[in-house]
Amino acid sequence: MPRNRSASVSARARVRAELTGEIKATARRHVAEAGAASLSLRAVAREMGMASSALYRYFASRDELLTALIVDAYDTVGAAAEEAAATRGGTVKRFMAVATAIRAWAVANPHDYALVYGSPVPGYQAPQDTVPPAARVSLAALGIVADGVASGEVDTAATAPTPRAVGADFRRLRAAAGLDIPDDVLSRALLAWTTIFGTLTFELFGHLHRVVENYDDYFDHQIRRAARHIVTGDA
Amino acid sequence: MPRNRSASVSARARVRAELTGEIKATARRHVAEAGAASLSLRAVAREMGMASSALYRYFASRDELLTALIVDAYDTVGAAAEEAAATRGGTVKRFMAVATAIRAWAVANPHDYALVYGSPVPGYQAPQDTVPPAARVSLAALGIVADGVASGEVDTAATAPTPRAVGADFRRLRAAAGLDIPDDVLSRALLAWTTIFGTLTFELFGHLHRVVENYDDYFDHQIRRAARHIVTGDA
DNA sequence: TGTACATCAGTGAACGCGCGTTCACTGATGTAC
DNA sequence: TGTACATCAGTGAACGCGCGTTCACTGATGTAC
Repeated sequence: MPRNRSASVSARARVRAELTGEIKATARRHVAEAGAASLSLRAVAREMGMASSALYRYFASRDELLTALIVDAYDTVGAAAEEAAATRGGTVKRFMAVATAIRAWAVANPHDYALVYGSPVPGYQAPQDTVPPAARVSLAALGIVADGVASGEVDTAATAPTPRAVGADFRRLRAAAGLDIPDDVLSRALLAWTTIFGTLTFELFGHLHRVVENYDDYFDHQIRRAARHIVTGDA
Repeated sequence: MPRNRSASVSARARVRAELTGEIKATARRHVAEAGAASLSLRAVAREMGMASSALYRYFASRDELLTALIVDAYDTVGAAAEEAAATRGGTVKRFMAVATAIRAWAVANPHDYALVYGSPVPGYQAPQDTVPPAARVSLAALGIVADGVASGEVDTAATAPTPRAVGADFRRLRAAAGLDIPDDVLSRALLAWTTIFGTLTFELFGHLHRVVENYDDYFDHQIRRAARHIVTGDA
């Protein structure tokens, strides 16, 4: 009875998936309250009304649970960025859509932001599983720039010579990403890209406290400048 | 015997200052190894061969010790930035000197960098004592830009209209810092400023792993572009 | 359809360890006269 | 200079609490025939 068999297998599997999700959700709340460094399996189990040892049926260790949270965070922001990148329009408009989507995610989930873009968790080594989810969000943004280059919208006349060592890094990046973006444009793209996270880090970690009040407008103004700069290059 | 009195007072005081420094140094090493969240008074005391209760003669609580570490970190990077700002030369040269000094400090003391520019320590509220030390490094950089404006080197013809809300924030910042920098220049200065920390955060927290290899040249190239942009403005 | 067996989820006790903070105390150093 | 007293640094035990992980186990669910 293959129908029966698969039905019952998936019944068990469904319960398993649900509980796995519930564990992650609880752990995520705990990280939000106490930080990743003090995520505790016992506290998660306690809140769920289970024995702490039961969690080991779902995650082999505390670090594995942490990895799952990190992968989820990267995937969430990556999906949001990819969706925003599908916006129709010019390079600046699309880049701003991605930047805005990233910020919306970060502001709504500041602890997920801190988890993946804040200080590394001491003693935790991110496994290779986190690399592809982490790359999604960057690739969405760089893809927009590559489109702008292909359409001719982006000015590709280099204005600053690229140092040899930087050029080597850029070549490797182009190859890894499979994107055709000339050195000087890539430099500008990375500048704008970095500014998104620099600005968000300053906002969310309190470094603009008592300096900026209207974060929405500040972010938009600053990133738009950087995005325009990708397209036009220097004077 | 005022001479005697002050001599003996300062003998005790000297020992006290020395031990205070030793406690901070030990704590700093622990933060480097295990992260700020798990800084433990007991572990510090253990390493120093003291009873853990003895530390309470020097710091009223774990958080007060953490604050001392944060203030020290800000003061160290602030002093380095101020010294670099004293470099003679044009705006770009001086700005790069400050940026390079900040990076040198960060690379040499990555855990201090994470402590002050990474994720906030959960449950820890930075007291007001940290504000002036934190401001030093920013003021050093903005002072250079103000000098460039005063000397006429920096192009002050605004190219992008500043949104009303952003203008209000900029006015407040000008007043607080006591610096005369027009809106559009301030926007560019903050962009460059933010890029320094965005780039450092990416470097130190591993987000450029397998992308950039020569971090020195990458940092210089990217920040130099942003610094030049402060001076020239947009096309 | 019914039964024997295998798999799986969850338990609770245990191991060995950590923490911040308080408190009454001892002994040394510094102060006032 | 000498002595009585006050201040200060440091101790060690205690309070009440936390943690990750392992292990032998029970009982329920799923599988093969």
